[in-house]
Amino acid sequence: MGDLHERTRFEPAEVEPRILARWLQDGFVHAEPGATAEQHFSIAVPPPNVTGALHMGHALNGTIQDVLVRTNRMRGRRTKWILGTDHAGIATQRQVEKLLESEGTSRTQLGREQFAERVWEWRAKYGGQIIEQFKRLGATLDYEDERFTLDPQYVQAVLKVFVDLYEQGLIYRDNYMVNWDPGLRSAISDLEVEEREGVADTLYSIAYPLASGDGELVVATVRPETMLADTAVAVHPEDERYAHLVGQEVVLPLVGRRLTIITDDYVKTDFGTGALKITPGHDPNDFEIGRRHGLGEIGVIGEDGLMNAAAGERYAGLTALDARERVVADLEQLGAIRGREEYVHTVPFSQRSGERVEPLISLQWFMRMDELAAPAIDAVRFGHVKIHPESQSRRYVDWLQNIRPWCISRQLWWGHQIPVWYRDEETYVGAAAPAGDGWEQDPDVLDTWFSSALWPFATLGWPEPTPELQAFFPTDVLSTGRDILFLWVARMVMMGLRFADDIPFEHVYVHSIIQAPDGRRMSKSLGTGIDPLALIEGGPRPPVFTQGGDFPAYGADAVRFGLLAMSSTQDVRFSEEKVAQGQALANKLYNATRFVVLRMGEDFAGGDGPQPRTVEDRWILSRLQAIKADTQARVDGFDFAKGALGLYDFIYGELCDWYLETVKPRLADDADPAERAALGATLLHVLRETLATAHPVIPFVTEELWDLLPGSDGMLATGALPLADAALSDPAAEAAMERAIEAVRVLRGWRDSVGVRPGAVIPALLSADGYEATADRVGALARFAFDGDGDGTGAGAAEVASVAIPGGTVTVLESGDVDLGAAERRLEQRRATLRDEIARADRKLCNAGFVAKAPPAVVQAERAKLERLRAELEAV
RNA sequence: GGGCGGUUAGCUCAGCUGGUCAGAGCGCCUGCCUUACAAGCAGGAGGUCCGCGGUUCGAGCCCGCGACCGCCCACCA
Repeated sequence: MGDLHERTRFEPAEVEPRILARWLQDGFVHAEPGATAEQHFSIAVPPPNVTGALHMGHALNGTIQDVLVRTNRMRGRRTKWILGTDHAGIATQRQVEKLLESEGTSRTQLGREQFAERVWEWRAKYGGQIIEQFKRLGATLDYEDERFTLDPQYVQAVLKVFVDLYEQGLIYRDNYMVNWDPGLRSAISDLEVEEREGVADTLYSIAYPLASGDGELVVATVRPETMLADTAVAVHPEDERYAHLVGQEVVLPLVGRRLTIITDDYVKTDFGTGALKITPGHDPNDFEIGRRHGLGEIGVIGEDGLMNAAAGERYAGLTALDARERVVADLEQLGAIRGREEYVHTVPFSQRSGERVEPLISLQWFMRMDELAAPAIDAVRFGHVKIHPESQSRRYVDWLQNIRPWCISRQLWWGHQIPVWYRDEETYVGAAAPAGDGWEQDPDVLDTWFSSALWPFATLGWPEPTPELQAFFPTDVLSTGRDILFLWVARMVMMGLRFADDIPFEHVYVHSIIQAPDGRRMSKSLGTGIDPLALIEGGPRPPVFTQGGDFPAYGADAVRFGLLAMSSTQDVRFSEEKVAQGQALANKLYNATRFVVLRMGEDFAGGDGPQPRTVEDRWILSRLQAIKADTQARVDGFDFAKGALGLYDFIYGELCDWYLETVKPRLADDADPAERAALGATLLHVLRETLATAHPVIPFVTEELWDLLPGSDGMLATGALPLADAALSDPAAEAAMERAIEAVRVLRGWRDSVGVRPGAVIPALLSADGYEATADRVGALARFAFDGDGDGTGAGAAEVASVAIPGGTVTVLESGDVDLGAAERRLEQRRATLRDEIARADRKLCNAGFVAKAPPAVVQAERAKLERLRAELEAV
């Protein structure tokens, strides 16, 4: 660090890669199992998709987890942050399909095996990107032990769970109504369906003639094409309008099929005509009704989204939408359309492909969830798993209480192929293929979330009782965004309790979603995404920013600090200012350290701890205890924004603005060497502990500066987290310094308001209590000479103004630097505000209700305030 | 249709169990190259705490109604 003199700014681009290399080389990111459970701390990272690149959510979540991990590592615990990626069935398959398309080939041309090979190749080539990006953030994941949800051992865990659940009767195959994604040509789960509101459709009223020829029944529908699959018409059992028709039949127009008129409570009498066409094959509600009444189930829309043969020659092969037009036209011909109206409603879309979900009946694998949900509800109810913030646990419980079977099969090729084999009428379920010829494995794969649900224990070697599993499971914290509370978190709890015999984690922290600066969702396709790497290393600002140009290379510390500072328990907008604040903090810390190191020079050898000599020494040591305790409490309480901002306030406001400024004269070259050494010892102590306390939040700059301080051996990352020492708390010193600081502020404000030349030292007299130990500091910082002899113009000059400070007044003496007129105007302003405040306090105390009913302490405080104000008014 | 959260300085946000709580950062204005940091330092201006009622001696803070924004859940065709 020979260039400490020249380098006036902290350069993250130069420092961070160097520090990162040291961390990784040391290998502390990997922890071995220890003897007792309490020694361990573990977090399983939400496995990013192998296709993924680091986005803002990863960056925030990565920072949060790293703060927790670093904090606990520095507490001496064996800390493992489980690393790995998710095969992400659909997302990955589509990426590779796109690649194949560009090569002029396709998945089906290659065939299943070759396709899988191509995906593995792809993964080897691109799958590591996000992990490198996590490193750049400073995230101390266990890079030496990386997992993948398709590792052979992981696959075995998945298959075992499937087979066990099958044998326990919780997994079954059924022909059931599913959410069909025509774009993906696969079933998806309820959680992958997004109900889009405000979709404009037309509600058609269609007349179904009675088979008796004696009139007609009019039904309403937004999907006329599905009438081709109608198998009944339903009315409410108590609807008197139709009571006489129940049991009779109508003739389905265009088709000619006879449909019985049935009754079901589901039908609303006040909607439409009160008569509901029943299409069990293409509507989830009708499906339920159909099953209740034993109705036929006809499918007219195929898995390709096109009308099939059952729809009849005239419609087969059309898209559902085209079929709708033709059906309506044909009905019009028949004169069966009784009305149409604009109708705005909600419509299900696939979150995966963005296409409209087509409900249809399909043979799929399902998992019964109620039996798994009950213990998972209890785990949260009884506090074994604690969800932060609390409001999220209500969502969790509500969802689990209303849970429905989970469709776990996907018509994809990339994933865990379902371990079920068929031969004629035989079915075999097992982790390995059955003996004998002619068996054919089920072609489907499992929903990606099925394997993700095993993440916290399958990554540790389960079902084998490995030392890692013993040591690091259950994990301590699971940090995630709100969007996957059901998809992932709830399922991990269910699977952990069922298979690993324990909760998978003790705390769930649900962090903010960071929105774009304009409040929209961050998304690449909307152009609202902000790349964390662009913030760290500099890169173009996306169009959401009003300001153009590139981001400066803020550095990882700044991004970490900024993300924590803007985080909250609710959604927040991205704030570049907070990142800049983090950069400023890193720079400030660098310069403070640089200043001390350079000023102390050769004499900066340190010592065996602080050697407080003065009130400001005792004050900063006392404040240091407070910030240590506060920061750790914030981290443990998942209040990261307050933790980060608290560090900022301490370092900026207390350490730099006041302590270092106050102590400057004591660092002079001609100061008493012993005193100077004592100050050095105190400074070193304060700096070391400040760096250590801030390290989990801003690890790079603190690690770098740690190395700059004398006597630091070893890395800060593996050092000890300093604890608050009650013996160094000093309320008296804090009170004295608070008073001094306030006095300096008042005096500086006074100077400015009366236009005193900045450099001038103002002769004055101090008559106030509580400045015994701080008077000369106040004088130096505010540039007042309390001996009445400012610039040597001589004591005993006339009094020209008085300034109220806490505990008394400062009487300003005449000198060439004070403009008497300005001083008088200032004084008059002050008197006016004092009179206002006195009047207000007076009014309050004259209020009989206040004096009688407010707590005595409050009344007393108000009286004291009034007295203080009166005294000040008199004094000035 | 139900539920949850939000609305505080120009911007982004803090404000615990009602009583110096009207705050911070950024921006803005003024003045300073004061022997670390000009990406700095010092000082300053700026708010009917969404609206209307209510409870209370006293309300951003509690209650009711309303407005607007966001999110989650939901089987009215």
